[in-house]
Amino acid sequence: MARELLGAVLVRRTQKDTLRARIVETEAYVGQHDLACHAARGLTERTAVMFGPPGRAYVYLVYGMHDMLNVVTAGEGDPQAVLIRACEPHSGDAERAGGAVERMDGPGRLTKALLVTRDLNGHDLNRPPLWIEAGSPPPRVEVGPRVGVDYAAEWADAPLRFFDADSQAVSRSRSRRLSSERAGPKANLT
DNA sequence: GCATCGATGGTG
DNA sequence: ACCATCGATGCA
Repeated sequence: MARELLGAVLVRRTQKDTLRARIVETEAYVGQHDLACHAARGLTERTAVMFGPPGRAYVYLVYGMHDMLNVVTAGEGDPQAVLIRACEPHSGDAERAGGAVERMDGPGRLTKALLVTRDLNGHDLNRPPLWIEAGSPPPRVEVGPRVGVDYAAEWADAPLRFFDADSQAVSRSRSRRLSSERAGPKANLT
């Protein structure tokens, strides 16, 4: 599902207008046995939505300041979810806004731009004010370890992060890695 | 470009 | 006492 969601379009309707964002980066959290998944510690008030039916939004707060948006993906009692980490603002929105559209290249920036907060936790993503429409899949998808889950023991390195290899909006931890790769060897020891 | 740090609040 | 983060800062 994390892979499938790449290229799909997240739509957010507010009082003022309707914003569209193409999903370019996701992470899978694959259930109770996944030590990076919040549900690894069982059913709690926070994680309850993940244990419910698929197609709902799981929205929670990290670091005291950022709301994270996830899509619940598995069946009831099987707590799996996909974190939406980055989007590209729809080109039409940029035109209507006169060019100035907030960046969505990170899970926190994305929710801020789309005005997604915890009051949408549990929301059914098949209807307004927040839903997902089909799009076109990226031609090249890259896979890697998830961000910020070093504590998750053998799950820390699992290749569960998916991103559009050609998107400029993929979140920051990747550009750091790519740029250091591009830089090549630090010195030529002759 | 890269490393480091502080803000800030819910969770268990 | 942790954190599925971000922006600012300092240095190269």
